[in-house]
Amino acid sequence: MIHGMQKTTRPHVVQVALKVPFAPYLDYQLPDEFDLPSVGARVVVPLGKSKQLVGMVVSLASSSKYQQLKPLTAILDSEPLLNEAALQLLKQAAKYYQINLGEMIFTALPAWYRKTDNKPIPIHYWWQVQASLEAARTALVNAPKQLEVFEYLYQHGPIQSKSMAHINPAAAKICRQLQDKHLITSSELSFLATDHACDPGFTLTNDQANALTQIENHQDQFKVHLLDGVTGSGKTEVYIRFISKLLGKQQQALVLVPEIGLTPQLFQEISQRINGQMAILHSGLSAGARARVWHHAARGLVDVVVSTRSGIFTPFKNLGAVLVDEEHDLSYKQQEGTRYSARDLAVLRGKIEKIPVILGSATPSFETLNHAINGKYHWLKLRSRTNHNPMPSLMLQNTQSKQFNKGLTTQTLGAIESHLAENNQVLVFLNRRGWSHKLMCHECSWVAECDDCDAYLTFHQHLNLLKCHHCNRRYSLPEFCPQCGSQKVETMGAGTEKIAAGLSERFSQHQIVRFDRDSVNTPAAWQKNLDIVRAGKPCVIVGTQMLSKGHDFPLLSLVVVVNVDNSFYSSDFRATEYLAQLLIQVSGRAGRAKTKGEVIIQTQFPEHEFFQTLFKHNYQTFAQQQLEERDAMRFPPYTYMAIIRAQHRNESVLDQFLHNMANGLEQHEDISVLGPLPAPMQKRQKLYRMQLILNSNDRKSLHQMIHQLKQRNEASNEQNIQWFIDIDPVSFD
DNA sequence: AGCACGCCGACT
DNA sequence: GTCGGCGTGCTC
Repeated sequence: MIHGMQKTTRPHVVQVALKVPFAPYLDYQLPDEFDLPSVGARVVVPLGKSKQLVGMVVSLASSSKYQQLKPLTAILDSEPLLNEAALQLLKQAAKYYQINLGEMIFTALPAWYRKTDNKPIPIHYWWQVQASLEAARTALVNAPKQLEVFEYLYQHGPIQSKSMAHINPAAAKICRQLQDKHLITSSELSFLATDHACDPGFTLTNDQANALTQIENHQDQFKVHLLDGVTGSGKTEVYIRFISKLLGKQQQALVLVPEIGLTPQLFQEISQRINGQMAILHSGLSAGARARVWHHAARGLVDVVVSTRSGIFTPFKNLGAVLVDEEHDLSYKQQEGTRYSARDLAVLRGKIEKIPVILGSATPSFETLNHAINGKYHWLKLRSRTNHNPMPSLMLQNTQSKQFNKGLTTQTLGAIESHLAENNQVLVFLNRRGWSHKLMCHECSWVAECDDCDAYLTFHQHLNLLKCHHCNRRYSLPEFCPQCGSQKVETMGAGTEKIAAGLSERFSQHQIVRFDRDSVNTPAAWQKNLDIVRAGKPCVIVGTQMLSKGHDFPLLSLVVVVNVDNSFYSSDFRATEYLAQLLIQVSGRAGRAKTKGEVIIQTQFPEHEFFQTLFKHNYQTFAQQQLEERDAMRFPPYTYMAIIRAQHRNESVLDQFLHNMANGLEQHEDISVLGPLPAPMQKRQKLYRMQLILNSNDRKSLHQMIHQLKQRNEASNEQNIQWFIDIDPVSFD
């Protein structure tokens, strides 16, 4: 009887989200002999003629508008993999970014969970020292190789043995030997347990103490705090103390960082100061490792997760706060496939879980700053530096009519020389790799361009060829100008390769360390370069964007920034915001040495209002002034933006497609439709690229309009043109 | 997105 | 005569 009752009352339609773009979920029939699956559990379902897919139960229903439902094949999880809050976040994110729920879920889910064979999640080991340096030195007098590995671990651990391959190829074996001697221990996977946290007994500055109190006054409720602190003001210390408080209440913390390279750093810093289980999570980890972090976080077995953007979706048993470090960083926005902003989702998550969210930055994004100004976010300012070092001094080096040597002015070279002479390190920062930016004929001004893209070719000296940085196509070097036959074809502008070569010539007695995608393409290469710099000898570091954030070089006293001028020609209304953030961040790198830091910016426009406002005053003044302009021009953050981007090999077909799309939109007083416009780089990899920009005073109306547009165009998918919607775009290329 | 079905050109 | 090109349309 009871059995019969269950049959009639229990829902027998299971709504399953799958990684398919055409529906948020599909309905399946629950066979009588199956247990009722939990919402948030994975199942296997048939699709089409022969496919069996892993899907996620998003809801249960008693009926379906489809008559002939296929039955579930299997239920994979008896316990839900996603709890209510995690699923809620994904549902709302899918809605906001106009992506099917299934696609949202499956971009969030570690790939390991898409497999059906439930093999145990593989285990990796992380090593950390257990004994003191002195003890190890005594124990290892006759084992120099082991001591070397120990010392490395002492400085850089916890770390996986494969990341020490550059120290010793047999590092894994040596680690096991050290473990046998009880000098080091291993912990599972990307986890680390500490029970001997040290308290360096820092006295908080008034700003820090105040910020901490304010944050602590808002525990267990949704509240966004902007921790607005200049470099060296001790944001991390505030994070750590707050996290400790959370752990004391058995709550967990999620810490987001912009890049993989920064995860070990913050991970280590926090791990030295708290007692608890920590985990690291980023795309460099194996699928199994990521799954294990999820598994443990969901069960409350880990206290702190330090993660890059995809970690925002990690399910937690008892999450107490989300912290977003360097919140202005563009890496938080996923730029391909499923486009979302992890920073914005952190705020959404805080709202869903009713917990505080802390956004930290020395240069807050204008979006965040605006919320702080209008009181929506709680604005906590850290204005004094904990080390009391003075701010670096700044010099704008006019590049017009100055003598150059491979990209640097004689004055700049002189400054580098004197900093090296004082045993300090120098950073030359520029966002251009390769030897030169373009190859040009001095007779007829022909410039080498890519056949497939609207872009100049970059000369790479060590390869002796021209490369397109947008499609990676390579070209051999022409011996004479293809247009006029002249042999006066020369390289123009400087890239990291040329600057580094020039510096090597000039400062041959010092090491020149180059960080760019060409010279640092593996984690080992990264580590090797970092080790050279950390060794502390005076040297010149030449690097691109990848150096602008995070890594602390304590001996750096001079930062030279080359080639910032194209930001002034950019069509992106946020170009100066990004430049200001970059300059402040990079300058901050110079302030940690004992010698007073110095920053040199090489520019053609030293008198530009941009520099005057930013450096005669400060970032906040600059931002407030720019915000007024944004408001007057009706741009974000005062309006809401979405872009429809499309590409096709035929320019007129593309134009027509977007025209039709634009014409299909109803007039709306709050929404302006701009375009179709060619994208800043009109052609890329043989495809023409155009866009439609929607700008609105009202987020709801914009959302509705896009929803309409999506439905209408999905039905009549014309001539297989690739297109997608980017909500809250942060870049126009 | 995949993947099958389908109707036209050059090949052992 | 078949192999295979990728245009069209469907997946609960």
